[in-house]
Amino acid sequence: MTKKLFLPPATTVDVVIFTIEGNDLKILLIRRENEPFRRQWALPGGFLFKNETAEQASYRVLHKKAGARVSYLEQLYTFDSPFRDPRGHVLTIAYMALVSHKNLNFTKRKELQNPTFYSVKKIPKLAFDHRNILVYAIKRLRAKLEYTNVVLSLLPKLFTFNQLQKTYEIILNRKLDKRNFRKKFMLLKLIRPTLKILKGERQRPARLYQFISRKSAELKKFF
Amino acid sequence: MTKKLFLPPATTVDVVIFTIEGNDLKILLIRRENEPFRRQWALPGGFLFKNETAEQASYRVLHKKAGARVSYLEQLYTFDSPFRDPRGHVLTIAYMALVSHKNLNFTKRKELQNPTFYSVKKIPKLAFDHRNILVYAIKRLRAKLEYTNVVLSLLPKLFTFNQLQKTYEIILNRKLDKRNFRKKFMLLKLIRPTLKILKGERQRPARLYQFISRKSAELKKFF
DNA sequence: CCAAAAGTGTTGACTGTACACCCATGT
DNA sequence: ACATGGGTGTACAGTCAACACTTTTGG
Repeated sequence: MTKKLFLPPATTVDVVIFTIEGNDLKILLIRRENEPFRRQWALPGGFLFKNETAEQASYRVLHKKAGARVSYLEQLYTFDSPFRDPRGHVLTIAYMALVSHKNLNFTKRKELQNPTFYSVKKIPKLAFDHRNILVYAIKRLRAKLEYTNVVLSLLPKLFTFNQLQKTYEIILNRKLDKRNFRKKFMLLKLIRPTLKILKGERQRPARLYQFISRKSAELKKFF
Repeated sequence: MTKKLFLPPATTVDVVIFTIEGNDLKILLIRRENEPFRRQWALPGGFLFKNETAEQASYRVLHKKAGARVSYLEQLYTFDSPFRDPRGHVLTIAYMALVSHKNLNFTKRKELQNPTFYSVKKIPKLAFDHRNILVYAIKRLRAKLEYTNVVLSLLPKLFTFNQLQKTYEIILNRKLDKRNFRKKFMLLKLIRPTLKILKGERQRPARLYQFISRKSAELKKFF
């Protein structure tokens, strides 16, 4: 076995960018232009610049690939198998980002590797070990929903109870009881009703709510 | 700002090695022999060898520094501030390891940087950002206790209910009710009584239990 | 008037917590 | 005999899950 110190693996970041669109949880994928895995779909990512933190690199990737104003970014896990990249030993620090669909300033530009949101239910074959990263990210997101207030990063500032509940249902992939959901969520004291009413839909108007604080919070008990 | 691709940070691993000894949760520290932070206490760690995974490097470090047969190893988080190491940009992938005190083959050898177990209540000043890593590790360990069966890695094969409960109490740093603890733990169906009895102490002999499976398990509800 | 989502309480099951005494052994 | 941890059950409180109907608007 060849052992040699100070020959570090190359370091990249890859970012799983989640958003809710329609009735789906979606992630952003780009189409690779270069080898390896040319023309395959992949998570947006890239090599670390000199003296750049992985978090800074993630923001850079997000901005460049998705034009997204991110409201939440979290490190997930470092994937470091020496065989995950055919070019050699390249480790990646995986992040997940949450973006309210309203905050996306997103143009599907061919010259930018054709960034496209895919429903997590219909993910194409991905380059590298990106499917593993995605699976890990979804698991983390589901877990975080249940004991933190991360959901606020996927919602607009003002939202109806129905939107809130839908977001939970879409991510957890199961129906929740309307009355129990409202009761529990109100007890958490995370959101408050505003005086505003959402009219103009073809049903009874709904009260709009907002988060009391937009700081991240961990809760003892939740769902 | 100087930006340059393909100039990766150096990569290390650092391992928080937990064990229970006496009535304390302890971690292994070594005394640095070289600069930077010469003669300060630090977590055992080291640079990745060529084509070595971080997990392999962690096992190597464990074996060399602690002579420990590790029953549990888990990646925690990657710390990557460019300023955490005065020599330059060195990122570290932090791991935590759990070792049953019985499995330690541990000699406090001066020539091996004087490895010493310290109670987490009395940690000296640590090199680099190792205190942050330790704080993170303790938080993760406490969380994992409550929804997995990791505790098995800190116990001998056969143990009394009292040892089991003590282990929880020491790590969570609070007293638990004896009757409720026994009731809940038995309902989990993780352990079974053996026919063996621990005699020779100066009290009523205690039944010895064992884990039904030593594979890691996640539980819906726990503590 | 019809369709669609908004909004609202009660009950029974279950889970968690608090709490005190006798037992078997070694010294 | 006494000190030490071993071992056991009950009752109350709090939380969770199941469940259906009326309201308000737009079309």
